[in-house]
Amino acid sequence: MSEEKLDTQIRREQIAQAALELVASQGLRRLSVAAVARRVGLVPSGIYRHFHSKTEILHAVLDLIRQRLMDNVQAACQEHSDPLECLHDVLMRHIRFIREGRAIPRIIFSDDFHGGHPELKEKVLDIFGQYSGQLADIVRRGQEQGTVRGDLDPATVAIMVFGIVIPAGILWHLTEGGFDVTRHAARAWEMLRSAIVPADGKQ
Amino acid sequence: MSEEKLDTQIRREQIAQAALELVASQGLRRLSVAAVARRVGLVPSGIYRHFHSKTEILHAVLDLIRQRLMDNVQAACQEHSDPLECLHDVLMRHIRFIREGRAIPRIIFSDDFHGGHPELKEKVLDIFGQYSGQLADIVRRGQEQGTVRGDLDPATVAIMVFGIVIPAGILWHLTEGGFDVTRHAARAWEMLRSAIVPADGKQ
DNA sequence: TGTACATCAGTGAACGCGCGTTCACTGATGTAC
DNA sequence: TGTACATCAGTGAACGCGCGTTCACTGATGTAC
Repeated sequence: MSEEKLDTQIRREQIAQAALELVASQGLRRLSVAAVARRVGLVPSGIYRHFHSKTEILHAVLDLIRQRLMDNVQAACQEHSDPLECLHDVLMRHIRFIREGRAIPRIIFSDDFHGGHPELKEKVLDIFGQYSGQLADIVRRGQEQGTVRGDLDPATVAIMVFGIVIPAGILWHLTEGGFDVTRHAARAWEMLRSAIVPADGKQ
Repeated sequence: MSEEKLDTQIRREQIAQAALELVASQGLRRLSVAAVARRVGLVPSGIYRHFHSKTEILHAVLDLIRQRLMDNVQAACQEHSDPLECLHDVLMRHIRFIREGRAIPRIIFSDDFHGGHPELKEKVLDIFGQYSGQLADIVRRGQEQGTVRGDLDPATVAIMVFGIVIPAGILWHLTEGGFDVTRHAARAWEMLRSAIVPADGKQ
């Protein structure tokens, strides 16, 4: 009994994972139920044993992305107690994501989500808010410790970190890997860092 | 004779403009030939008197966007001789674009372009490069005049300006106008500005 | 241990819809004489 | 100035394709007795 249920559970994970990979490599536009099915060794209609609709699969994909982003932040902050270093590590981890596949930027900023079912758009906004909220918390911690200028708006700083990551992802994608995201991130981070540390702090 | 040709010319402009507006208000995903036709008062097949394919329309839309962006830069630099102020003005003009309709960020970063015909993707990259090239030129001018730190990479600074504009556009879109793009741009610009002016310059 | 039955993941054919595109035809506009 | 003809924007019906989704059926797996 539990075995069968487990089976469906496994399938759901397989399918969501396969969908994520497909989006990463080929974009949301080309994500078809048939393609996902092929990837997990099923026939298209077989998918519907485990998901009610394509939209439900997309929800699962967003859940995967959310999970990954949250894991990233957590791992970065466990490794670095200093808020600035933690922020930097989150940035670098995100850059690594981009280099692995462009799934995250592609999904979050694709019309297919925004234009489709409003619940998906809401979920994307939710993830965006959660992620930037975490970054803002890190900034706030830095402000408490005096390593970040107290007069800055933490949310703005958080969004500026996105401002490094997002264009980098787009350019990486447009140039098909030709754009050096890592170098850009390093340079941009140096600039952002110099803007947010206290003027008198020399670090 | 010239009248007829003019007629087609006019139609082409009408159609491209209509397509741009549709993308702005509803996203690329929902841009259909039928919708464009309806907007200019034609029947779908009528479109094909003036464009060979939907892809050709998309090319025309990209041309429109390129034109607008270039006009923006030119106008900003004509009004402000100081490079920093010029950069700031370009930023604000772009923000105004976002507020008018989200066409530009939506198109440039949508899968529909990236995933579709490779020539479109190339064109998007081209526009991106042209635009950021212009911004980098402004930065370089600032460096020559001493109002921008000479050790910074102009291209990185240019992309950081996109880093203000792009996430702002996305959030504006996700929140359906709820996100205060203007305020974000002002705050982010202040931070970016403090990062790129010489440490000894007090301005 | 073996047989009968229920459950449920997987299959394959088919449907319906949206949409880009084609094509023969119409009718208005402009030109040639 | 008027008539005949050519041009070409616009029309409407139809086609073909991709794709999400449905549904009756199969066959393997696990459980009850």
